[in-house]
Amino acid sequence: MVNTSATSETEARILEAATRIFRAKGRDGAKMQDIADEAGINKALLHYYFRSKDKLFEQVFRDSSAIFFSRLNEILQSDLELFTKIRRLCDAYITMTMENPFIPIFIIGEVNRNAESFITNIFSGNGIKPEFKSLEKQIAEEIRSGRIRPVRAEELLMNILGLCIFPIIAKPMMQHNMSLSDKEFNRIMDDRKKTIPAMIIDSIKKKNT
Amino acid sequence: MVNTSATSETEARILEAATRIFRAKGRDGAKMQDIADEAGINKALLHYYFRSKDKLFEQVFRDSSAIFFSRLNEILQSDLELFTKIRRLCDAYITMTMENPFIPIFIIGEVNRNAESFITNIFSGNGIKPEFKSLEKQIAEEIRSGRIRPVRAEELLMNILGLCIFPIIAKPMMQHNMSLSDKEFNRIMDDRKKTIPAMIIDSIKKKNT
DNA sequence: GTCTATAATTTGATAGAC
DNA sequence: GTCTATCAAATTATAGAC
Repeated sequence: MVNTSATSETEARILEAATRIFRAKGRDGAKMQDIADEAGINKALLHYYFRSKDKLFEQVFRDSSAIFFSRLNEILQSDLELFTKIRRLCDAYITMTMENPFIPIFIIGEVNRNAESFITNIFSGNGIKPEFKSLEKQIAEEIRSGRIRPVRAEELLMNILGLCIFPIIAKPMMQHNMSLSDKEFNRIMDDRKKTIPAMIIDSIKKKNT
Repeated sequence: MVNTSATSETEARILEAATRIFRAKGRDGAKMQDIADEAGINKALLHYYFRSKDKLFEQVFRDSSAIFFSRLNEILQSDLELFTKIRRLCDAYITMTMENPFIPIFIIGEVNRNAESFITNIFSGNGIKPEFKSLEKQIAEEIRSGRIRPVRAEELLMNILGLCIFPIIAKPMMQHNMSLSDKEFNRIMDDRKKTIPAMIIDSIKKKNT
C-alpha cells in the first residue's frame, strides 16, 4: 500500500504505522508511543531502525509526497491528447484525494510550516517535482493550431488542483456548512469527475467556428 | 488587526501573539514559551489570563474562524445581483487569503485533526456558520427565470472557494513546481480576481438566446 | 533484532514573593 | 498584575539484558 523501500519486514511495518499516525496527527501531534503501538512493537525499536523522530518523519513525508506527485507526473508526461489528459488528471486527483485526504492536508500543512528546508531538501529530491514542461509545450501547440484560446499552463493546473482537491481537504467544513451527509458529499465529488473537466475544457475551447 | 474582545491591554497582546504562533506552528507545534516570548511577557501570565493552553487555543481558533467566515457571510447575505455577488466573493477571498494565508491552512489542518469536537463546539457557535440559504434561493430564482442553467449552490461555492483559496494555501508547492517568483505569483493571483469569476459565470450562464 | 527499564529533556502548569 | 522559581507530567532517546 504505502511505498516502502524497506529491507526488513519490521522496518516496513514501522513505516506504514508511522505514515498513518503522522498523517492523522501531524508531525508534532504524533507521539512515538502511538507509532509503536500502531506497529505492534515498542519505542526502542523505532530508534533502532530510524535514529530519531525527525528522521522517521522525514522518511514518511518524502514517501507521501512521492506517491502524490508521481501519479500526477505519469499523466502529465503521457502523450495523451490535451482534453483527455485534463479528464484523466481530474479523475485521478479526485479519486486519490478521496481515498487519502490526509496526504494533501499533511503536505500543505508541513510545507507551510517549514517552507525553506522542506521545499529544498525534500521536493528537490528524485522525480518528486512535477514536470509540467511537456504540458506547457502541448498547450502552446494547441493554441497555435487555434483549437484553444491563449491560456497559461500554470493557471490550468491551478484550476484543476483547486477544483479537485480543495473541496475534499475542506470536507468537514463543506459538510457542516452545507448540511451534506457523507453519501451526498460522495455523490457530489463523483459528479465532479465529469463536471470539472467539462467546465475547464469549456473555458479554454475556442467558441467561434 | 486581530479580533479581540479583550478587556486589558495585556490580554490583547497575548491573544495577538498566540494567534501568530498558533497559526504558524499549529496547536501542538506552538509552545507556551514561544507565545510568552512573542508577547514580551512570561509563561505564568498566560495561565493567569487563560486557564490553560487548550483554552487559549480555543479562543484563537474561534476568533480566526470568525474573521474568515464573517466576511463571506456579509457578501452571501447581501442582496447583490448573482453575477456581481460571484465577482465580489472571488475578489474578497483572494484578497483575504493573500493577506492571511495561515487562516485557511490553520482551519483546515485543525478541523481535520479534531473534526467532531471542533465542528460541533466551535463552528456551531454564533454566526460563524456560513448562511448560504439566501444564495440557494437566489440561484433557484435565476434558474427559474432561465438566466442560468440548473446548478447546485454547493457546487458553485466549492468552485469559488477551490479556485480562489487553494493556489494560495499551496503557494510554496505552486511556486516551486512552476518556477514562479513572488512577483509572478502575485500577478497571477491578481489576474485570477477577474478570470475566476469570468470562468464561473460563463459555466452557468445559458449559452443560447 | 527485540525487549524492559531508565535516563534526559521538554513543557504545561502552579506556588509564592513583590 | 507580573515576576521568578519550581513542580509534575509527558515524551524523546538510550543502556543493557536476552
